[in-house]
Amino acid sequence: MNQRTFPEPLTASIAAVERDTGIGKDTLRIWERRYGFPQPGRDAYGERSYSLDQVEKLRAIKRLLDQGHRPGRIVALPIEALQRLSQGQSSTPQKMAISTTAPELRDFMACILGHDAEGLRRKLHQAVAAMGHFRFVTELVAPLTAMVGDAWMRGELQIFEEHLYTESITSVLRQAINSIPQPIAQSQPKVLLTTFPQESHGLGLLMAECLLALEGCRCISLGTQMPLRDMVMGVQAHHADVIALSFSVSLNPNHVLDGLNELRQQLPPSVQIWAGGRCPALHRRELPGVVVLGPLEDIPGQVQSWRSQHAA
Amino acid sequence: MNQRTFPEPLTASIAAVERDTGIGKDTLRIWERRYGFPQPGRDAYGERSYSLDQVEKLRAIKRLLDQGHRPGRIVALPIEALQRLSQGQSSTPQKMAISTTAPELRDFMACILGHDAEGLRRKLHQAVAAMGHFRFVTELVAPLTAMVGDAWMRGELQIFEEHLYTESITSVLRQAINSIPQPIAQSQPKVLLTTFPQESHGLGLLMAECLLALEGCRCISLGTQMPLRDMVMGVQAHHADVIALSFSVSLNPNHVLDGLNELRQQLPPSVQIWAGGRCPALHRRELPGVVVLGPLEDIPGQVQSWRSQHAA
DNA sequence: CCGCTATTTTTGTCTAGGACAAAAATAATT
DNA sequence: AATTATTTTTGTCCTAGACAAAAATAGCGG
Repeated sequence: MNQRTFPEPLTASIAAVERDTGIGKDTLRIWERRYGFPQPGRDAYGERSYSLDQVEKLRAIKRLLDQGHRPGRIVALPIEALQRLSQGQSSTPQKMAISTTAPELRDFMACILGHDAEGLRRKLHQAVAAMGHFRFVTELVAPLTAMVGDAWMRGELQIFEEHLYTESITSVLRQAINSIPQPIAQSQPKVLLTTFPQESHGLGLLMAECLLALEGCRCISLGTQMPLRDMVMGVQAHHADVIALSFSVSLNPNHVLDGLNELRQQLPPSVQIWAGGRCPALHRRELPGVVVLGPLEDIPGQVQSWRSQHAA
Repeated sequence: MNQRTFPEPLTASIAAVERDTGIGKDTLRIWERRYGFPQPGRDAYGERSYSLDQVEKLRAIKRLLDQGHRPGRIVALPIEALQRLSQGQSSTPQKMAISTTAPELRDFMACILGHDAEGLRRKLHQAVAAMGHFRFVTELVAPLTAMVGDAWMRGELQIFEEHLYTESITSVLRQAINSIPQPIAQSQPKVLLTTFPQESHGLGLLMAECLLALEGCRCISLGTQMPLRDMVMGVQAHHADVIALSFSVSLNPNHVLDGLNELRQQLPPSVQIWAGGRCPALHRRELPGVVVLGPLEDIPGQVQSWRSQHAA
């Protein structure tokens, strides 16, 4: 619409890059030393300042690492080679799903880009009525959120546009959850929902809560950013059978794995840990004692499975 | 209930401490150098290993820092002194209001402390039906939130308890807002709601949104943590008449004042800025071009006032 | 005594380069 | 082909120094 008249930072500090890419400060520095990339400029105080191009390339590298590539082989590569690599890779089962359902999603994207908040809400409410909760979450909210996330990464969406989308979906999803009849008091399993401290993305949690509630689970959502210690206390206090965690893409893989292991150690074995979300680290290795869920569609089956295991 | 039968690590690595306390690695190391605390042991590889006691004390320190204390004064203090400090602290002015209305609120606090999520929800829904939206927000949610905040500051509430409260209120408030009939399309004023980047507390925003919607304003909530630049773009994109901002207690006063001034400069004069919340900095000085609202009860009057100013 | 500006202290985050265990890849052996 | 041993790779930790931004204090005029 209009070119911005405000000065935008063309560079990012090392802390900002860590936040945006999930690559730790130490790692960024040592890549620079070992592989010659990234090669940030220096600001007036001699501190690293990364160009947006380099941040973009770092994100591409992160994606490839998650697919199993090794830093030594790809970090020094030019951006074109990286793109060729990711093209060639099998990958992205969601990508197809997005492009197939795209025609319907495009309408919603148009509302977001056109800042039509009222229209977006209205369309969402219509959709939940027309599709039913399950399909609304799995076929609309999930791919649309992925699409918005992608657009945001590419810089095609402003922060205020992304936030408006998040608020609208949150509102509609919460209403949808509230419209599900409460399960009976003793209904099982009782599920505690939350995320790790670094994870601020709450939509995944809400989607999971909706599907779990549909299956008749008793859900207790604690929101995002819960310290590990409080998760343990929360499970005890609420006598939860399961703790469900949501992980988004750009979390540091080691933090995720370490955290899950530690949580598993501190929880009684009778309490199951269900981990879901688009975080690639989840699927890279076996996690003993942790149930890793792939797409949201896995949830009903997992609930069934829990129930048959715990049939009195 | 039961002593743990699973092996628990008696110490934590520096990464785990960072995750559990929110205090950065660099900060942990330099506190050790400067103040002599924490003083972790070393494992077989010479790496810091923090005892659970020390982690516990670090959490207490973090709480006090968030309340405005300074590291140099408290980090080296013994744990008892820290506890005494947090006991003494309290956000004073509401204290009286709380104790007068306390009898009704006590029921709700009992639910929170008893981890009775279902009961809390039920009671809240009953209350909104019985009191009506306006009184529900002003006489129940607002003082209860202040009370919970106080208890949390004193360390009487765990994080997971505070989060559960926030989630429950959020859910009920959102439902209440959704139950308010949509104003007609051209209804004025159109209000954009959000908070400054450092502010992660979203309940104030929801309370304000509820009262504004009651007055027939068109509300567009962008959620928390909006960069100033995006606020300006958001106002332009949505043709908002007013931007409403919520400020909680422990925000940096200078950030608040500077931010408001800058926002005033960047917004067209026709767009009003309404600032509310318990932040003391708001009331300390005149803010030209900014409408400072005191308690939530001021909102209806302010809307009326806007309308009489803008009567066509 | 209060409000404002200048100076000093405090504090978090950056810098550099070194070290080393755990994981992964490669070579060697059965 | 399947183990096992050896080498390379890789992320995170270490020490110790520097410095800007923030906060506290001092100085000054009303």
